[in-house]
Amino acid sequence: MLGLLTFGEQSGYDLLGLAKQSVGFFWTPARSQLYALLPTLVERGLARSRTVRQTRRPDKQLYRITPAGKRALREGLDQPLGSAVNRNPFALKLFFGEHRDPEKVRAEIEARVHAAQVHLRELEKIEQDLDKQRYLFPYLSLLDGVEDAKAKIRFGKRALALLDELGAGR
Amino acid sequence: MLGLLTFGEQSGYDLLGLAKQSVGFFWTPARSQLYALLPTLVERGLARSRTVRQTRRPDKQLYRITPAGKRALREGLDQPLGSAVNRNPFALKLFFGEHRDPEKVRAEIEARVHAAQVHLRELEKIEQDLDKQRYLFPYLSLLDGVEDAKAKIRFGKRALALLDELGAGR
DNA sequence: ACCACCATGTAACAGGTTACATGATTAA
DNA sequence: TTAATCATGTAACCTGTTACATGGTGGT
Repeated sequence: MLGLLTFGEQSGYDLLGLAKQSVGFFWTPARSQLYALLPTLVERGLARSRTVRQTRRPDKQLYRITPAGKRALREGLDQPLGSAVNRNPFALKLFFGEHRDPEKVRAEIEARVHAAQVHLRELEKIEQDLDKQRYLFPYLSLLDGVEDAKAKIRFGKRALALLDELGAGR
Repeated sequence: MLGLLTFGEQSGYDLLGLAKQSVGFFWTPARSQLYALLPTLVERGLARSRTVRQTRRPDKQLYRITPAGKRALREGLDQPLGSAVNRNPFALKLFFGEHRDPEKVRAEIEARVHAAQVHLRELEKIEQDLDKQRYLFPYLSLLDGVEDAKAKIRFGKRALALLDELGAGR
């Protein structure tokens, strides 16, 4: 959120929209979570807020990052990632595929391939219109998504082929 | 956990070990979480437990899956995955790389490539010794990990090259 | 008429982590 | 003697989701 606030003064609602169309592919806060977070940022001196009275719309709070907020952002980004397990519900379900109707397993893999293909096209569309000089790091995070989607497609095709091969003689 | 219990009667401790060397790459429960879960499985009729008294070791509880447990497992596996956002803390940090020392970003990418290479070798080693007929689905989930690791390596190399190219003229 | 957008919150619950608590056995 | 293994639990806390709660504006 501090990172998104560096794009300028915004309301909680604005931040949700911005999150959706930027970091939304790899992280999105729940509405309730965000509205709970913002006042604590102010309390901690990482952001300031001001109320904007509106007549045709509900009043809103606008938040702006402070110098302390920028320092906190940098410090947060400098924290090492740690080696938490990469949760993968798909792989988990696949692991226990033996206990399921083979057709359902197949369908699940096919659905994942399809979703990855759609996602890949979406990412490539964004890539075309992106200023890669100016938004180098967002561009890089997009490339990570591209490689990830390709991996899912590659895996899916291999898996379906193997199911035909090995699964046939059962 | 019900899935792991299909491998046979086990204690909580056994299950933790089994999880680590099987589904551990994409999911592991915390110890406290598991020990809290097991009695509820019994309460819900999905597992039965018996106490084994030991002299040189602490007494233990052994858990065995019931027919109702097997049904619940199948039903759980048949639940669709839903389209939750693929959380990716690495990509999130990368997105905001602008706010960091470029050297630290580079180092983080390099570390991820290295970790993926180590992981890939580990997976390929497991692959060699695996009976792919018997453990077809575990093998497939391993292949998913393989493609995923390769994607991380591919991305890392592209990203480092791009940082050299575009990052040089700043 | 209906839907999307603007706008902010509270409450209950689920899932997961970390720390606290204990203690014998066995291999290096 | 040091560390890993065997063995189970509780409590506090953090993160995140879902449901509840409200209501005007503007476009098709």
